[in-house]
This record gives sequence, C-alpha cells and structure tokens, in this order.
Amino acid sequence: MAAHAAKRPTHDERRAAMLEAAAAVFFEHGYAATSIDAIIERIGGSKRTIYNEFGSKEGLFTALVTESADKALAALRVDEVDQRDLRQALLEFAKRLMDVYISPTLLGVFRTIVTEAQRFPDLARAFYDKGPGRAAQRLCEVLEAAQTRGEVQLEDCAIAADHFMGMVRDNFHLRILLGLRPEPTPEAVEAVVVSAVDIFLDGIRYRRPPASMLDK
Amino acid sequence: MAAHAAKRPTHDERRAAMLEAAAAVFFEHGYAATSIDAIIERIGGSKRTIYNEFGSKEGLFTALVTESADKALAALRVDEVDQRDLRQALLEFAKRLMDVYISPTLLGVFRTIVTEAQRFPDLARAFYDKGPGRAAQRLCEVLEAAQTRGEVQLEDCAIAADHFMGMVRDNFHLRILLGLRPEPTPEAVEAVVVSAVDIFLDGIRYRRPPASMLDK
DNA sequence: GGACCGAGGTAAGGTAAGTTACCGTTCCGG
DNA sequence: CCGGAACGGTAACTTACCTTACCTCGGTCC
Repeated sequence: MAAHAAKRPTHDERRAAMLEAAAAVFFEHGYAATSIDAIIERIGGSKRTIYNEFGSKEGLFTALVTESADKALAALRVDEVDQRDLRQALLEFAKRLMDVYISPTLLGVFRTIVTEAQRFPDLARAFYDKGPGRAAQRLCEVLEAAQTRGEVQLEDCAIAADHFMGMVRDNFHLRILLGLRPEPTPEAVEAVVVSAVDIFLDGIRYRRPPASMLDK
Repeated sequence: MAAHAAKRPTHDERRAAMLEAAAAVFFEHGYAATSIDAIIERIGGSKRTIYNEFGSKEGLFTALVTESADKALAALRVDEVDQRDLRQALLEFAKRLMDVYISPTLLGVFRTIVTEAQRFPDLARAFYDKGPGRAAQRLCEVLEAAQTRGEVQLEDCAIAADHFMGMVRDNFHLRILLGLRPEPTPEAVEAVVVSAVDIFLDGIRYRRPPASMLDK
C-alpha cells in the first residue's frame, strides 16, 4: 500500500474537513461552548492535527470565521448590477442580500460574531466591512447615480442605503436567526424582497392621481 | 426587624445585586464563557447564595434574561400612540423602538439570546413575542387603521410592519451590536428615525411636482 | 435566656477541556 | 536501501469551574 494515492488525504482535504467540522460545532454552540474534542469526534483523528494546523482554538476559530465569511459574502459582489433600471437593480440587490443572510453558513457566522465581537473585535470589523459595509457602500453609489439621473430624491444616500438593507433584513431575518421560523420558502423570500423594494421606492402613503399631496 | 437599619441587605436587594452582577458578566462574555465565580467576585459573598436563590447557572441565566427583557421591553408598550397623525405615530413608534434597541441592557440580552437560542429556545421565543413580535403586531394594527381611513395603500400590513421595524433597526443597530460604533448621539438617532419614517411613507422615487403646489 | 433555623461562607469533589510531551509511522532525499 | 524529518495518535497535565457537603453565625420564638 505504499502506492502513491492510496487514501492518504491531502493536506488541503484534511484542512477543509477540519474547517467543516469546526463550522458545524462552533456555529451551533458558539465559541466558548465548543470543545476541540467535539470537533475531532466528527472527523476522527487527533487534536494534534488541529494544533499543528491552526495553533490554538482561537486560531481555528478565526480561520473558520474569516474563510466562511469570505465565501458566503462573495455572492454580495454587486459590481455588475444593471444600472439602467433602478427597480430591477434593487430587486436583484435585495435578492442576493436575502439569499446570503438566510444561508446557514452566514447565519452561523452571524450568530457567533455577534456574541464574540468583544473577544474578537477584528473579526467583527472584518465581517462588517466585507459584508454589510461593502454592500451598503455599493448600494449608496447606485442610489447616487440614480440621484444624478433625477430618478430619486433623497438627502443622504448612505442613510438610505442602510435603511434599505435593514428593510430587507427585517424581522424576517431575526426570526430565522432566533430559530423561530423553520425554513423560508423561496416564495416567501421573493414576497419580502418585492414588498421591500416597492415600499422603498414609493412608500405606503396613498396618493390619488396628481391632484394633491400632503405636506413635505 | 429589631436591628432594623443595620446593614444586612434584604433579600430583594441581594437578589437584585446578583442579577446586576450577572448581567454585567453574562452580557459581556456570553453564557458559556461566564463563571459563577466571576459573578461572585463582583458582589462578594459566596456561590452558595446564588445556588440558594436560583438553583443553578441555567436558573440564574433564565431569570436574568427574562427579567432584563421584560424591563427593557416595557418601553415598547405602544398602546397609547396617537392614531390621528400617522406620521407622528410612526415617528413616536420608531423613536421608542430605537431607544430600546440601543439600550445597553437590550443589546446585552440580544447578543446572548442570538447565540443561546439553540440552547434556550424558550427564551428566544419569549423574547421575540414580548418584544419585536408584539411591537410588529401593534404596528400592524396601526397601519390597518390608517388603511381603512384611506391614508395608505398596502397589501400586507404584517409584512409592511416588519419592513418598517427592519428599516428602523438598520445597519445602524448592527454596527452598534458589533461594537463598531462607540455611542450614537441622540441627534444621529433622530436623523435615522426621521429618515426611515419619511422613506416608509413616501419612498425615494422622484415625482415631479403636481404642477399645483409643492413648495413648502 | 436558650434552642432551633435558615442564610451565607469554606473548601473540596469531580468533570470537562485546552494544551503538550512522547512516540510510532510514513514519506523523501541520498 | 537507509537516515531523518514531518505528520499524527495516545495519553497525560493543568487549569477552570459547576456543584455540593459541612460549618458558622445571627436572628427568632418559646
């Protein structure tokens, strides 16, 4: 069996397996309540392997969060949104945002980061900058472009972008985060997204045909 | 009561001190990373006191979260919002919502509950029902009333209420939650609230003035 | 005034978990 | 074919911590 590719898993495979197992346990129980043993139980082998690769529990955790966040947030790259139709752009944007937010991976990252933001402030900062922060910034640019085209009127694009992201996230996301809602169907997600975009664009106030408007 | 004013703290005082110290530690480090010793260090005395009062670490934690949430969420009772002016009602509603969301107590409760929702599902459910859930329901009624008065047009009041709450919460709340923003000034909070209400009512789409009167 | 009683403090039991010392095994270069 | 270096498994070390047995002390009631 000294043959070449018997079944000795390569280094990267082993590392990926470790991270996968770590994700399952860290993201379910949180940092402090997770033991290295619990991770090892899932992939077999020895703690030595983990310590050789990541150095410590903290090292494993930071590597896990960093890589998971990067992977989950990659879908938020919205550099190529179609700028011509603002509503379509917002729908597309909101859809991606929602898909990312409710993905199990990002829910796990989110849950742990919220709690461990004090212990790992760098992780929290990196997560925000690469995720919600970057998305809000990009959305802000989209809104400003629409503003110069005269399609929208708003005072502060950054605040508006934050509002839009919050509206998409919603209590909907909160319920999922708290485990109070089993699994959102794509239809439910779609409904929330459409509704959010429409309210963001036109508001809820009733307007009769252009005869009068209330104050402001 | 013989030695009335000695300095033997009464039972309730002792209990309150325990909960206060528990809040400081639990809400900063999370459930698993908090030790009973760390709580005792803050108030002196012995662990025996805590175990006599709360029975276990879990008992202390559930009591803490329940009472903290009840206290912090009391401000969300919006039974007496002024229904006559929808914009004023929404502003008032959003202001209270924001004040509660950014209060240190609720931030602590929120942080821990998000992580421990799996371990203490009852706490998560109770927190949502008494807080965001109740608020959304009440807001939904307000919107429906406005709907019957013909002031607004919307398809699903419940979804709209969730949107509004999400828009108020915003990335703003997320930044605070992650410790990325030091302390929001009342002016900043006010600005976010006003902006959210205005967008919720009227949207951001530009509408050419109805030729009659728009200057204000 | 003396005896019961409960609250609170001391300290230890027992377990769980992060980390590492030690050793076998496998693979590569000479 | 052989020496060594790196990888990985066993098991122990050490620490932290929840929980509880035991004891002390102050107060209350007869």
